[in-house]
Amino acid sequence: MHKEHALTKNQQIIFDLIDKSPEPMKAYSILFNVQKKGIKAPLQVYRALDKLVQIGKIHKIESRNAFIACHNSSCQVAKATAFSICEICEKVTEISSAGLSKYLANFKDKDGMKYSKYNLEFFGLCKKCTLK
Amino acid sequence: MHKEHALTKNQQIIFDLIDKSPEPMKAYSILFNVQKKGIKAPLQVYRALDKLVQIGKIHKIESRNAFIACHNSSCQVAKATAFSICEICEKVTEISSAGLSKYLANFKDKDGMKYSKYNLEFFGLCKKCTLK
DNA sequence: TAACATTGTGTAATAATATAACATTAACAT
DNA sequence: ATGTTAATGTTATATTATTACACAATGTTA
Ligand SMILES: [Zn+2]
Ligand SMILES: [Zn+2]
Ligand SMILES: [Zn+2]
Ligand SMILES: [Zn+2]
Repeated sequence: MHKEHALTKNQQIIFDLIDKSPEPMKAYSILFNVQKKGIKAPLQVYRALDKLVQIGKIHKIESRNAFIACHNSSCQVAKATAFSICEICEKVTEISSAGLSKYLANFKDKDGMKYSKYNLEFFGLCKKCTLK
Repeated sequence: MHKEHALTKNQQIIFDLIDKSPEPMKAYSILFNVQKKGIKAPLQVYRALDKLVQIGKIHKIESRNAFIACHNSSCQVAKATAFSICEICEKVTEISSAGLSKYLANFKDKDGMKYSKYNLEFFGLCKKCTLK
């Protein structure tokens, strides 16, 4: 049997933490939360994060230096991500839109270049904050 | 007469440096380069950068923590940016495509939310690196 | 199995990126 | 001139991320 991506102990601990979190987590907040499980150093966290990003289990929200679990199985193949970020409450939601991903995957720049990999961050107000 | 956005001395020094640079510049590299002009502390650089980003004269490449001058006058109004980034040589190009900006500005998520502000980073190989 | 290569781990030190706090000054509008 | 806002200068500190090195676990191939 071919295990797709069996996570190591550290990777699993850190993935579980991020996956349970309702909001993106920062590396040092992750570190603080897993110290009781024996992960003591920043590098141990960053190594697990790198791997998890690489295999598509989590994404990095670049503008926030934070990490969120992927809930969109298609991302695990294409490294093409899109998020909406609320500028007031910082709520982050992964956007899963076939139309959008199709448009961006097929987008050609001036030189005719296509890009299968991209990261898109939309900023605005979430529903809750719009009503306030 | 109403000056739109007259830059202050520090802002001008830092903008000129970034504008002349063929590649995105990082904050501490900027700091190093302007020390001879009397800008001695990180905060002086970050304050100018914040302002320049805010008024649309430069953009931050979030995935690289670097800053690039805007060469697309329309960005100065809408905080809506798109870049292509070469994964080998790190060349960054601002994409100016009416079609793309229209598509993204009109994009609605599941909840019908629109986002006038966004940042898009495409990753791939530039022309040069494709040929190698 | 044995040998090798690849990947992950643990630990310490350090680099790179960014902000807080405070006092002061310049620019601008009543 | 007075009050207000924005910018500055300076010091210290917080936050984010990597380098370097020794070692262990895992997987592949002979
Ligand atoms: Zn995803
Ligand atoms: Zn919100
Ligand atoms: Zn621009
Ligand atoms: Zn290139």
